[in-house]
Amino acid sequence: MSSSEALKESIWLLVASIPSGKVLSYGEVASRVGFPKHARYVGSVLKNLPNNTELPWHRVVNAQGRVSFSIGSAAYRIQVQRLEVEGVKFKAERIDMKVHAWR
DNA sequence: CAAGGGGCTGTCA
DNA sequence: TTGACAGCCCCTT
Repeated sequence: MSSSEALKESIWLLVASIPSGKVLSYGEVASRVGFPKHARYVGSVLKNLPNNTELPWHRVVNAQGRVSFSIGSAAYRIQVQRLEVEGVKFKAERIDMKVHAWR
C-alpha cells in the first residue's frame, strides 16, 4: 500500500468520526492527520469518494465556514441541506465556526 | 521530468 | 465585507 493510500484512509477515518451537527475545515482535517499543508488534498480526497459513500463529507467546509461548491449547484444544496438537518445554522450562506466547529 | 489544476488559506488593499 | 494573490503540495497528464 502506498503512503498516499494510508493518508487517504487517515482522512476517511477522521471525517467518519466527526459528530453530527459539527464541522471541520479542510485545513483542520489535514492538520489532525499530521499534514497541516494539505488542505487541498483533503478536498480532492472527498471529491473522489463514491456516490454511495457513508462518509459524512458534508461536515467538512472551508475555513471561512462556507461550502466550497458554487452556490446553487446540486452538490451545494445537498451539503447545506444535510447540515441543516443536523442542526447547523447558516447565516447568509455561512456557518458560524465558533459555534459549530468540532471541539 | 514539466505543467496544470484542485471542494484551500491567510493576507492585504 | 469582498476580491485578488500568492503560497501550498498532491495527483494526473
